[in-house]
Amino acid sequence: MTAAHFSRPPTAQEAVLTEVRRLLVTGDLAPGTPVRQEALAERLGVSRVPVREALKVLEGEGHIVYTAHRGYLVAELSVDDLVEVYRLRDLLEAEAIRAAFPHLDDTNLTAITNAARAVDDADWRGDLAGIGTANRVFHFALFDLAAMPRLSRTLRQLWDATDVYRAVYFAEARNRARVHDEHMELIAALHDRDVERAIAAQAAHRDNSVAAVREALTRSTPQAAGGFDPAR
Amino acid sequence: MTAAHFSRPPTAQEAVLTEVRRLLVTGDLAPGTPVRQEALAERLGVSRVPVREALKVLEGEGHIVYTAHRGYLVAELSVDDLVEVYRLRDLLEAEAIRAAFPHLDDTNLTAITNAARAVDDADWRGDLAGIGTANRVFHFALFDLAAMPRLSRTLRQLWDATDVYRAVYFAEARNRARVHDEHMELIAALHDRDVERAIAAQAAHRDNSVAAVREALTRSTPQAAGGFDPAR
DNA sequence: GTTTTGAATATTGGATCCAATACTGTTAGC
DNA sequence: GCTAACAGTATTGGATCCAATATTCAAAAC
Repeated sequence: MTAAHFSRPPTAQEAVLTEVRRLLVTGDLAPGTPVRQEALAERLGVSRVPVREALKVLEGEGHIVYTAHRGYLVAELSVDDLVEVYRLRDLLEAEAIRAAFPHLDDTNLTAITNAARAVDDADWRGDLAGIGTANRVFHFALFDLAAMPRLSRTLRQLWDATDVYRAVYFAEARNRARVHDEHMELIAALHDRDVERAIAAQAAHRDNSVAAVREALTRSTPQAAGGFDPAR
Repeated sequence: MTAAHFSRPPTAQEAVLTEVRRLLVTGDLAPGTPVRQEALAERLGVSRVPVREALKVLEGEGHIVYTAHRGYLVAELSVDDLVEVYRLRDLLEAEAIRAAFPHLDDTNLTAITNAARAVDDADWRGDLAGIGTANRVFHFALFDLAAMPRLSRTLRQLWDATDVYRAVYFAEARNRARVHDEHMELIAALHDRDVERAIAAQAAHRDNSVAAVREALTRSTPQAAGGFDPAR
């Protein structure tokens, strides 16, 4: 029996990658702010080399933008971007759900239901970050059933693009309650094996959140939160 | 007047990136073969650092796969992958064409027509690599009209995934003739401002090429072409 | 003959150092 | 007062070196 669960990242770049992703999601690295290699490296106790490689991955995924000799900036989302992201999610999530249905059985339906419960648990605990991750686990438990890796990957990228702004959505109790209800509706549709209803539920769920993100976006320029600021 | 057009890459990593992309498209770096950092660095006259950063970008884009301490392999396409790629192209290209139509005017229709002519020119010249790039310019001249950058980017990634195999398609004169006819049909649909016909033309065009790629894929395991082999 | 151990080799991962470029603030010129 | 040249600083880009890990292959144990 191996102790595979305790596996710390085998490379420093992976550790950096994980940490920077966290900083991006939590908003410690706010959109528009420069990402300083030295500051990140020092904070994580590594040299700049693994930092640079991790940043390249994030560049390839579109989370940060790069200019030669000027470095990296956290990608900013324009309203046009947001509209595009949600249009693409509309198309691709519908496809994912459609493709997932033939693979839907009692086992993975239970898993999905448990994932929804985990969202609620994080809510009870008042763990905002936990809600975000649990919410994603819930939705991708369904999407990944489609067994279409590229589709899953693309969807994850689209989700990532708005994650920075989604935090504000979960901050309001009213939104959290609505999310709970919408998750229940989606699960009910899955129980009834009703594809179109599931797709509609997902679409409604998505449309409700886009409004919140759009508002967060148009509201005055985002500022770096109080925490660590690798910009300086 | 500046000589901006002659701008060589401002960084070595970009030069490496360009070159590796070329190697991937031409098949010099065949699917499944390892990508050796040292060999690439030596060939391009740089150290391993910019090579590693370029490879990270390609990893982020899914062109090569990475395992810690074992390095990079050129991503292989399974038949399942291929089916997925074309299903996603089906969805996304239809969306791109739909979104492009409102922006379609005489100016960019002329540009698209010229791009189609460039494909034929490359054909007359017997320039197989030229056909591939001109073909892509033609199709993305239309897709990019949608003014949906993420959609364009995703489509490019999907095209990239099969580019390695598409070379064999253009190798046959019969296929090249068919491509010409299909391009003409697509342009005719654009001229008539007939969205559905354009989408159908694109779908037929795509379906014809997928069969060829599928065959190339199922045919015995791909081997590295005669050229440079960075695998050793 | 098969499996296992271990040393030698190949390859990748990371740290440090130096070079190249961009940015900032100051001063000189008008 | 405004602009332009310039020096100093900050930051990124790249090369070299060493460490860590994986692979290979031969020899020993069973």
